[in-house]
Amino acid sequence: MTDLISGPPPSARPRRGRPEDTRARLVAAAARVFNRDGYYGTDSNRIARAAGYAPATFYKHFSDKRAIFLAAYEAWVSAEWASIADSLGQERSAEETAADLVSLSMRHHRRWRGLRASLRALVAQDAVVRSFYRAQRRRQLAMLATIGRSERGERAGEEDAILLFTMERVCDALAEGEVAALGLSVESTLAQLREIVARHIGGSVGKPSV
Amino acid sequence: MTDLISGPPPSARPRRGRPEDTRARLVAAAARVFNRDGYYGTDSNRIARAAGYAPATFYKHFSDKRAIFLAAYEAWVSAEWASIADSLGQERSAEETAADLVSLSMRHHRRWRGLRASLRALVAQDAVVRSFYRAQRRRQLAMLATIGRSERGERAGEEDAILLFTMERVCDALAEGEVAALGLSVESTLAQLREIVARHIGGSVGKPSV
Amino acid sequence: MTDLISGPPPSARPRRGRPEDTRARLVAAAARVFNRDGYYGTDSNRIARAAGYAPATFYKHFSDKRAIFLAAYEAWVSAEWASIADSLGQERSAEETAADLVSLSMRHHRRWRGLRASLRALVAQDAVVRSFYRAQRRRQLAMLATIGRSERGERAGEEDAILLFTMERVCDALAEGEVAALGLSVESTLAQLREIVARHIGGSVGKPSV
Amino acid sequence: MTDLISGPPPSARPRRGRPEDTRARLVAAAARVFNRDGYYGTDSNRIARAAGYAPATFYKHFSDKRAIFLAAYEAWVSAEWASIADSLGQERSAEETAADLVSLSMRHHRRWRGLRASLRALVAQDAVVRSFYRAQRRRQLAMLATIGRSERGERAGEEDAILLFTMERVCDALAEGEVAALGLSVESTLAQLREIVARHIGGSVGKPSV
DNA sequence: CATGAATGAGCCTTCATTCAT
DNA sequence: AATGAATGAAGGCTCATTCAT
Repeated sequence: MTDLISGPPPSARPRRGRPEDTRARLVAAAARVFNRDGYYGTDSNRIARAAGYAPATFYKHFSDKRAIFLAAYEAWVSAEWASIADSLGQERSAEETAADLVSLSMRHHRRWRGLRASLRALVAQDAVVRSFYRAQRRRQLAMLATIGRSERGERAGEEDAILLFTMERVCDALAEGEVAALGLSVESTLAQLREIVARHIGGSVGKPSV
Repeated sequence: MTDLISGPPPSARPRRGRPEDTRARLVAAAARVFNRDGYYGTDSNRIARAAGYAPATFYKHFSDKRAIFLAAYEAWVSAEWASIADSLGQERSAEETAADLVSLSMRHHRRWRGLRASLRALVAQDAVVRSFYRAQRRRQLAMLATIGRSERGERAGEEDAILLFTMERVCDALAEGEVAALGLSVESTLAQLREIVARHIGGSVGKPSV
Repeated sequence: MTDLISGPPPSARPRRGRPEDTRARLVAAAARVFNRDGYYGTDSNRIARAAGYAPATFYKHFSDKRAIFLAAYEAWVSAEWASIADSLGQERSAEETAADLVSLSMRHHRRWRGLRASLRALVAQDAVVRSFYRAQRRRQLAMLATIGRSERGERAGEEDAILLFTMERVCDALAEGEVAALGLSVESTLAQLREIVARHIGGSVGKPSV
Repeated sequence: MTDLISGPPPSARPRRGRPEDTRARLVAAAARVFNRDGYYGTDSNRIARAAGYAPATFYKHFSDKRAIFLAAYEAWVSAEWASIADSLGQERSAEETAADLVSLSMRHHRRWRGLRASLRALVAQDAVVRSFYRAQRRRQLAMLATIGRSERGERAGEEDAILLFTMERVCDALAEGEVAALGLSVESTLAQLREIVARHIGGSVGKPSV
């Protein structure tokens, strides 16, 4: 799934390819176009053309624009998780882990900031997108619970969630250029974010994790 | 401006009123409708009708849908700031101030969650909305700099911004029901948010806040 | 209503007319176009253009193609009834009445044969059209019950219905050229139809009607 | 042909069968689908799939949707005629023959009412369908001329045609539920129809039939 | 013979916007 | 100032039909 969305654009398609390939090409094109023009800034015809197909081909694979949006979102989340899980698999200090998490997060937020913005708006307006989104969030939170501190207090879930929200929003602000536009230092903001994450997963400050 | 947007709906309008009144009525209706149906879920005709006017009247007062959206956004931000400034004017402990800030913020986020979601998407996609939004953010940050700690370190701006982002995102999650949907305690999350804010405005690290 | 559908095409419309006029023009155009090209042979855009309007104007007056079809059908039935009621108002022999009924019926069938054909197909396929159609039929049958013989037997309703169906189908066949295509005499067929109708409304053959 | 359309659905087709079988399976499926969903309510892909084939197979056997419609119509008419010819072969009274004709006719109209409705609309709109239809009608009329009375007057052709139209339309009304919807008795209507037919084929009124 | 992925053309519908009153 | 009928342009989606396998 990872390569479908972040990999290089599939080369000249055959006149008649395998359905999975066509679907993957459509999802990749949709992710690209949604990310650039926003959900309401494109239409299914344009997505199909961007993938190298005629309008009708779109509807052989997706019931409507929302369906392909969710497919693109899922591909993107899967890609992010895969790289995060990969990173967390190694034995390292809390500081190193934190730096890695922030770095990975930033990469994804930079790459998919347009898609993220559309997602947030759709989550607020569309019940189907909302429930899809929340299912992903629950999984994300469950994953976060497995890393870091051994002793997890009563409020650990809420703490994790707040950390997740903080990372998400700050990465958004950095990725969208909001921090820079406010006249603030991107590097310093990143440093603080790393500290917050390290403190969270490492238990008390300064104490080496693991 | 505050009352126009949060106050009671203006009573039966005169057949031919003052331009400012018409404009205010349109903005109030737009805020209501955008908040409920989203930016892309309404059209200018509906906004005009919701305000009690004919479609063409809309264009006598606003160049397009985006313009009235920005006006609605401004009215909403102004209302929030007014109440925050009001609250901060009093001499109180960091804890009390924090509790108040969180409470005020939650009220606004609950009330305007639909508008907020549309705003975020537009900021990402539309350069004009983006620059308008950033101007507001700068003012917000400037205001935050005036409260709390006397000694402000080198990284104070970045710290303030991170706090702002955290509050914003967590309040969104609470207002949109995301926290509850994750199976987490709303009250506990709010409590932690208050602590974070209190710690921030309460002075330098290490000084006991409680 | 009569003139709306059979009258001369309304002259050059004003840039901004009264809604009833616009609606009437659309219905008249729809009747014309449906009659010529069939229900599935046209679209709402074409109807609007035929009436001298842009596509969007259509939807200000009708929810969809079916709605304007029913409006056209109603106008047509109303016109037919009006002329029939008119004709039946006079004191005449059964033969004269029959001749008049057949003549009026033929005029309408000739004029609206395309519309009629579409109607029959829609009645079979579409529940809404069907119930609309049946309501019209009930009224037609009720009207037929008021004319002719004073003594109406037990099976009078069924007899009336069969007469109605016969007239309808034979007039269709004549109007569509089916009779001529079969190598049969139109005049002779009409004569027989008149006899059947006269016999029906006059009681026994030869007996002078009321 | 008869069994292909009214018989049981052909069993699991071979991967590569004889052209006639494929054609027959397609026609049978088309008759079924047109009858249920109407001519404009289906598409050639659906017909092919309903017969167990891929879309392209359809076009190997029929030039277009109209061609298969005509084939289905022909199969249906052939089936009806075969059973009618069968029935007329026996020596019986006019009453018995009439009862049988009405009963056979009703069976076919009940079974194929959807197909009939589509046919009527197409006849009105499409010249090719029209001429095909008229050829069938001529043969039907010729057949009718062979039964019943020995002395056929000058107007016999027109009388036959009117009878045919009456039967057709009344059977339609009964089959489509129109008679019942008008609050009339189906049985009484059928009885009258039988009388009309008997009187027609029995010679002059009052004279005992053969 | 049969396939089924792919398609261009076009229908139905909506929306931001205008203009004569 | 306010109107509201009217609109061009475009989006979402479907269908009869084809072509490389």
